[in-house]
Amino acid sequence: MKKNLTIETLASLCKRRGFIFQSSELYGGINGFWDYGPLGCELKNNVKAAWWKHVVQCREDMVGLDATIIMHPAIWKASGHADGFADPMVDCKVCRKRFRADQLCEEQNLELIKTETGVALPEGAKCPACGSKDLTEPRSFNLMFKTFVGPVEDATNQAWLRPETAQAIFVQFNNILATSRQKVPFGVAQMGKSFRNEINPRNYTFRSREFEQMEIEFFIRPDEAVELICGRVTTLADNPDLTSPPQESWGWEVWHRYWVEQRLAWYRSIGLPADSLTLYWQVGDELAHYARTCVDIEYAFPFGIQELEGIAARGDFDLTQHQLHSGKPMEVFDEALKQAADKLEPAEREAFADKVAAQWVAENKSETDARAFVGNLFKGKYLPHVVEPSAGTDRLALALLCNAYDEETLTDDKGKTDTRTVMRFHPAIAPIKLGVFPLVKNKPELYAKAREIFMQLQRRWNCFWDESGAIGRRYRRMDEAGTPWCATIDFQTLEDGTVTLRDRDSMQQERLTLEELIDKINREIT
RNA sequence: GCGAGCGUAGCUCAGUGGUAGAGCUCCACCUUGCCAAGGUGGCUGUCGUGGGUUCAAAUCCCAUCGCUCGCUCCA
Repeated sequence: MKKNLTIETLASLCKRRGFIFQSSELYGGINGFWDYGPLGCELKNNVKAAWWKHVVQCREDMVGLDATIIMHPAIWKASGHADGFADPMVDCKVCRKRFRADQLCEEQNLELIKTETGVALPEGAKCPACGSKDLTEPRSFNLMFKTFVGPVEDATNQAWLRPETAQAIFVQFNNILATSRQKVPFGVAQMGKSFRNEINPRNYTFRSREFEQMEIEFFIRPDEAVELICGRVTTLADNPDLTSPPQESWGWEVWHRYWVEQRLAWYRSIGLPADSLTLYWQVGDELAHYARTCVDIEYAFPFGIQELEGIAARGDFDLTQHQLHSGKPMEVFDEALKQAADKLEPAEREAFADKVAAQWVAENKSETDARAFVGNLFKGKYLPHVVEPSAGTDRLALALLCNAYDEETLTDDKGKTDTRTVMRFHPAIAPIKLGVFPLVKNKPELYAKAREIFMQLQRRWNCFWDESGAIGRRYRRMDEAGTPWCATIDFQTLEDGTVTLRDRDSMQQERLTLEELIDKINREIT
């Protein structure tokens, strides 16, 4: 196992074998955009299909959505992206370092000046690195791509390409609830392209300007509703079994941790070893103001340990924002909650309301809001809270490529050594499942039999036909493509129908009938 | 966007002012009874792009695009 892989080595193989090309390369390329070649698009499609199957099709409590990339611009006002996604930056003209204007002011106890066009630095602001006061004016970098809907390019027609897929799930929440026959707790999954005009795309495909996401919004009851229904709220302190089916008494903390475990289990199932993944719990300032907690699942890339997926508990922030901005109610009616509340005596209700109010006040929230919230709960109504597992598809594809890459030194009978490059993909995501070769190509019956078998197997999985060069060379070519098995048709095939199946990782061979081969591969790729 | 480095064949790279090269890959045919590099033949570049200096530019200068690193960012 050779694991001092550089990203350059990987990029070279990716181009040579057709996994990833630079976008628009013919015209000199375009920064931050990448294309997936013949092998790469198979890999990525397999990853997406595996994710969809795992989070939507194999679950009763998840449904899907495929929303548009361009949506009503008001959505990005409500979500905070239109304002919050633009970080004003200043550069120090002396030491050439760059800072976020808001952070710089905060550190120096200064107030950032709001102007008509943006922000300005107050008197006395200086460079945190060298102390110079020779700073540029703050310049805004809005990370959203701007476009225009319709023929006229004016402000009223301006729209944005979505910077994340998730907002559409909130925006369509009422429609999904009305049509999917789901009840809270349940989730909505979506995958698709997102766009961010990154200041500086880096690290191969890792930070791209056009990228693909696989996102889930999993809607849960507020803990107070759980308490009314179940009489208690299961927290992490109760040490719940997270591998069991979800329980009605789970509070948000448990749901959040459950999804972390679900996601880790899935990464393992497609071949990322547990020890290549780390969990990073965001703390303090790193947490967005609306997030209760957020865990990053990180992978050890050649250029450093970097995030694959963030799993945030976002409370009811997003639905609240959209309810506020759209003026449309986004609350759900929960029959079980209504029934539980109806059973309470007036004194019990009052005690519950007092308890919640006290909690909210302790968290610096308004008592009036708390009492309104509880009043709604007693009617069976609330805004669902949400756990958001949000993964980067291209980042995952890159991690899988890095993880698969291996170089092996082999020594032949004569003591000569050579290096075998092999992409050890999990069979479930391997771009090609099976190479099919005639042992030799100048024997017509053998060739015809091999073609017949290839045509038959190709209907089942993505297969690759190769008749050129020595058999060993053909095996090695498939190793670089990450094909887990190769079937070779030889003279014995003509007699008894068996083929040689060669295993990519062990290089071992076994003779199998076609039925045995089909069973084996079907077993391994699911 | 700012600073630094880099850009020659599909890949890895040599070539520092005078007719563009090597290895591997790839393709065709032969050979090949199971782990690459045996034979014969073949394709591939306006040296990232555009402009300038020069009798002459891959080579020197300017601009631009792309890549890498740092600032920054985080799906």
